[in-house]
Amino acid sequence: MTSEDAKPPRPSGRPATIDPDAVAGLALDLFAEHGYENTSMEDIARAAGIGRKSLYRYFASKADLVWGGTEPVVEASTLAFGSFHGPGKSDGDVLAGLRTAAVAGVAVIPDLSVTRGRLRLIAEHAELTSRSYESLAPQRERALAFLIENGLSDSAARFLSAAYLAATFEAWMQWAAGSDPDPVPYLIAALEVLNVPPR
Amino acid sequence: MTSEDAKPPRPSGRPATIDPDAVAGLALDLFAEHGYENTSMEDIARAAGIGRKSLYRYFASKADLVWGGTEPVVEASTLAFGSFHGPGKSDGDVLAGLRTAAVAGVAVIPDLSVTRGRLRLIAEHAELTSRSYESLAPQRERALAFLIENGLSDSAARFLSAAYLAATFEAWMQWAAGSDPDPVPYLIAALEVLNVPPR
DNA sequence: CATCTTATGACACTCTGTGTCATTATGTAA
DNA sequence: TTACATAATGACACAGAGTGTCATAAGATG
Repeated sequence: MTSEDAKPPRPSGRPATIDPDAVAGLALDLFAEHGYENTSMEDIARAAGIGRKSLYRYFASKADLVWGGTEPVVEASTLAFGSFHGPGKSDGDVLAGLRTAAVAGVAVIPDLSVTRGRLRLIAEHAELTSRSYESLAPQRERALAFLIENGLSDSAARFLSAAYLAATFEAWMQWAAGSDPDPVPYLIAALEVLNVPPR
Repeated sequence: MTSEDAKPPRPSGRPATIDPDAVAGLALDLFAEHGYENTSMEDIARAAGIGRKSLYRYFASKADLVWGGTEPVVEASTLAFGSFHGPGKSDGDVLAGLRTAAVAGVAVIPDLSVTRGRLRLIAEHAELTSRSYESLAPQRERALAFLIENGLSDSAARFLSAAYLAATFEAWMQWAAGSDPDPVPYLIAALEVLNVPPR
């Protein structure tokens, strides 16, 4: 039931000719060359040889062109929570679960240097940084469910999942700001500021 | 050197006739009555009897009409860090400092029910919720400085201040969603998910 | 009163994001 | 092959956010 490359629901109709990944990559190039706010959606559409409206069909907003590529990471991280389901877990396991989920996202990134560029762009623009709250919402909800399944109260689970997302996002930002190849140590260190409250 | 009510830099010139607080209050009423996105800046300006451009002079964005009122809270919270300056503090004191700062903001709120309405409006609109990152930025920076002053590494201080802001914001959101008069217990509980890493 | 300073608003503009609708291209059934 | 259904595309129009420019209004000061 997970999202695959297969497309069974395809009875007929005109096939798509636009490659979203290519368009997003092109947009990132334009952002890098002319700056984020100096590049309009019309500029991107023209460069991609498509209409502005078509561009909006694949990317709901300009920010989505930057944040969209992080979806698989969030998804992989979300799936990793599955390994920690079930009853009878101690406190240490909860933190380990969060750690596993945070690290799992790293594995599915094909090119870390692209991600670094993306995150640096995000760091430079408050408009994009703010989007983290929305873009990470699925992951926050998944973490919330995981914590509740492991015995935390609804209230404590919300506090902890909020802190968890903020800390891991900060870890990614710190990694992106530097030149270390591996983001994992940053994620591990970030989780040290978390505490699982007694139940 | 802190911001006061005094306005020494006032040589001459036409005095202002617009009361920002009144305009913001009016805007909140309109948002409550017709909905946030159904109320345009032009609507607000017309209702306030001023020009749209004048409205933008007092509020840089539509979101500022909602978030602007939280500035004194952030400021008071920021000032509270002052009591914890100086060397020779143990780990427990660091968390106590964060707790004091978080609670200090509550005291300066004249009408908690207004704040609750504001936060509920924020919770309902992702566009407004996202703004928390920007609106809380001064507080985050102040917390960061406090943590560094108290011996944390730059890296750990960034992780902890990020988690601190996220947890306290979540505390305010949870308080706003319910009907408890006092937000302090929520703030205290939220800080229990934090851990000061060893130095 | 003359003048300086600042607030205000009228106007025009760019850009984001959305809705509508005709057109195009493809797969499938007759 | 010929309809026909289905879906993609883009042309067009539109509301609204946010910005820049500039003329004007209204006090304060000399």
